[in-house]
Order: sequence, then C-alpha cells, then structure tokens
Amino acid sequence: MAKIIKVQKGTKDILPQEVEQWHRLEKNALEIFTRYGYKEIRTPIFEATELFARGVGDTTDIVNKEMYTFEKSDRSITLRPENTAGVVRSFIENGMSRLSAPVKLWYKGPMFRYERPQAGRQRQFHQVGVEMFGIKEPTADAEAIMLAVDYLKSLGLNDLEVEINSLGCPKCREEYKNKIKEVLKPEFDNLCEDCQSRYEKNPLRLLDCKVESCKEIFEKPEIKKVIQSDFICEECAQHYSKLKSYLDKLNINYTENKLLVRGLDYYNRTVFEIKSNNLGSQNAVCGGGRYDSLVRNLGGEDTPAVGWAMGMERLNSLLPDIDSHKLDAYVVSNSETEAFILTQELREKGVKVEFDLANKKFTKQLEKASKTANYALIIGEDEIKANKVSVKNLQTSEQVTVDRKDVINNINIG
RNA sequence: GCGUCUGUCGUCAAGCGGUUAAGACCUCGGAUUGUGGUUCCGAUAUGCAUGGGUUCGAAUCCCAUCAGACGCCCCA
Repeated sequence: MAKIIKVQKGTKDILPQEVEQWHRLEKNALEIFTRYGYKEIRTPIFEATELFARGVGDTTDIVNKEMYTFEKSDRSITLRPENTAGVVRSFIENGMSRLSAPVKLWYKGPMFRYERPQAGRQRQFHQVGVEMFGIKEPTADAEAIMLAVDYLKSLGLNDLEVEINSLGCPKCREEYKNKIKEVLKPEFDNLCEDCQSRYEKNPLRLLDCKVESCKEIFEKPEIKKVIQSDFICEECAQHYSKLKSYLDKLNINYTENKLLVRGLDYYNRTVFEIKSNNLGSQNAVCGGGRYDSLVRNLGGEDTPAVGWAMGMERLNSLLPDIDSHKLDAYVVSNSETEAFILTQELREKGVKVEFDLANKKFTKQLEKASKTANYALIIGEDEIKANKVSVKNLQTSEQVTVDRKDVINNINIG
C-alpha cells in the first residue's frame, strides 16, 4: 500500500458530524451581527507581509515568529494570522472613510499561526470578528462588548466572564512604561528570562508573570506602588469610566483586570477579553479592544475603531454536540427502479430521502432504514401493483398503507 | 523554541518479558424473526508508530526518529 498522507500538524478536518455546529455559529453570527447593523466582508486569505508587520506590530510574537510567509516573484506574502489588518486595509483601499460613520463590518474565516498546537490552539483556526470604524465615543466600545455578549448568549453561553481594562493612550501609556522600566531597572538581573525580554519588548506584560521570584519582586512596596498607580490621563480615564457606566446600565457583568494587556500592538484605551473556565489553559473565547491609530498607521485617514474576534474552535468546544440530522425517510424495495422513482418524487417535494443504491436484500434495507431514517417507505410487489406505499414509523413501528400521492402527508419532514 | 506525558484493528481498549495479541462498538456476510431495529453464527491486526539495541525469548525493557496530547512563551 502507498504511504498515507496525514493532515498537517495543527490542522484539522471538520467532519460531517461536526459541520452542523459550525453552521449554527455562522447562522447566529449573521443574524445577531446584522441586527446591530454590521455587514459581512470577506478579505483574502493572504496579504502583503508588510501589512501585518505594520498592522499587527513587529514587536509581537505573531509577527515575529508565527507567520506563514513565502516569497512569490519578488513579493513577500503572508497567510493572515488575524483579520483586523486585512479589514483595515480594505477599509482604506475602498475609501470607506467616506461612508457615514459608523462603518460596521464583520467577518469569519480561517487564520494561520505557526505555533505549537495545544488545547484550543491550532495552526489553522477560525475566527468570527467585528470591526467598527469612525466612532471615538465609549458608546462604541460598549456596543461592541454588548454585541459579543449577545452573540454568546444566542449560542446558550451565559456564564462567561468579561474582563476589561484601559491601556490609556500612546502618550500616557508611554509614561507608564517608562516608570515601570525605571523602577525595575535595579532588579533587572533578578528577573526571569522571559521577563528580561519583555522588559524591552512590552513592559506591560511583565506584570502577570507566573514565576515566583518575579512575583516577589513585584510585591516590593516601591514597585507595587508604581505598578498599581492609575497612570491613564484625564481624558482616557473619562472614556473608561463612561464605558463602565454604560456596561453597568446594560447589565453586563464584568470585572476589571489591570493585568489585561492584549498582545497586539495596535490597541489603545479599551481592551477586553471574554473567558471560560472550561477551556483548559487557552481560556479566552473573545478578545478585542479599541485601536484608534491603526487606520492612520496603515496609510488611511485618522479613524477611531473598535473590534474583537472570537475563536470558533474554542466556541465549538463549549457548545453541546448537535445530532446530525437523520433522513426523513428511506425507501425499501426489491425493485430499485421503483425505489429510485419514488425517491425522486419525494426529493422534489423537499423530503430528505434515500434508497438502497446497492439493491441489497430486503431485510438489510430495512435495517439501514432503521438506523438512518425516521420512516421506512416500503414498496413491495403488492404496493407497486396497487400504486400504494406502506409507511412505517420507525420509532413507533406503526405502519399504514396509503396511496402513493399521499405519502408526503403521512410523514413528518424534519 | 522549551518542558511533561502518550503511541496495540476504522473507533474504544485488555495486555506490564514466554498468550494462538482478550473484549466491545462500527463495518461486511449469513441464519432466524410472517417486514427491520431483538437473537444467533461468521469475517476482519503474521502484528502492537518506525528503526535500532538488550534478552534464549519483547507489544511489554533501553536508545533514536516520527506522530499526538497537554503545559510554558504568546494568543482566539
């Protein structure tokens, strides 16, 4: 036998028995997002590498070590690791800033990140997400979070935790970063390896290190004081407190998490995540926030924006399995021609129905029917002569013989 | 990139140095049931991820490789 070729590491087939669940995720997304005024956009799977370098940020791991990049005739191309950069690119390229604000776009599709797979993490995975352009007011942040919660509710997920934080604006955040670096400088050599690299790359990330020795350092009074100081400027603070008041009024439960720092460079002010305790260590189903400078950084006009993305595989793992649909009926007959004809008549009327293409023995056909369908439609010689069909309910074993044209009235179509 | 654990039929598995490598489900064939889903028979791994070793003897021990799971980093 020839060698079997297997799926690539970190990728998965979505098999027929799971596809029903995916349909549900997609159907609810369309329905709920549309209700909030969002329109779907589909951008290409690959983009110029530079888009992600400039968009997502070249200090991030996503860009530094997780991109699928390849060269084609002097162009550097990358499989999208996330979709915000692509949507922003399209927003700019198609002149959407001329549309009346807000411009609300949603997407779904595969993303690619070259990482070690583990629970809730694959190399090809799927996200649904939304992006809203043109509104700087915190109402937009609140509505985006509301939408996320609403969507999750529509899927029956009510008990998830919403965490929020404000990163401030580039200006006040920079000051905060510098203060942290300053106060930690004497301790630099005592920090763990990861923290030492974070010290330069993203000082905000230092704070939730799990290494004991680092934790102890952060507990020192003079350091703790700096870490816990409210660094954000007056304007940012106002924005944040308004957001919280909207969330309160809308009855969205949330907790504030000062350590919540999203890893993508483009965020400012509001960041949030929605987490579940049933996901293993990759416990965020949703992550997002405000990114007011991204559009400008990618060459567009200054345009405020908020957005979020959800991991569809993670969502799916929280949802109960759906039974894949049974057939409405299975035609049983020793005459494959008659079976074929009856099957087609019913299919034209919208019935999900099959017959035995292999023309096996009568009892095997019935066995197949009982396993795959709700009704068996039996046409033996007697029935054919009389132009009738015996309809057997396979749950109750009740059987009636009816005129051929009345079959459809004697079965429930699911 | 690092760490921990795992790898026996399509699936779930028993086996823990000497077995003809259990069993269950699925699938297929047959018997029987006045038309099935009950029951009964039968088929389905010369091989235990791959390659080396240790041993009289290995699925069982050791090493390497590969694959998978989980965790770190990071992220949805």
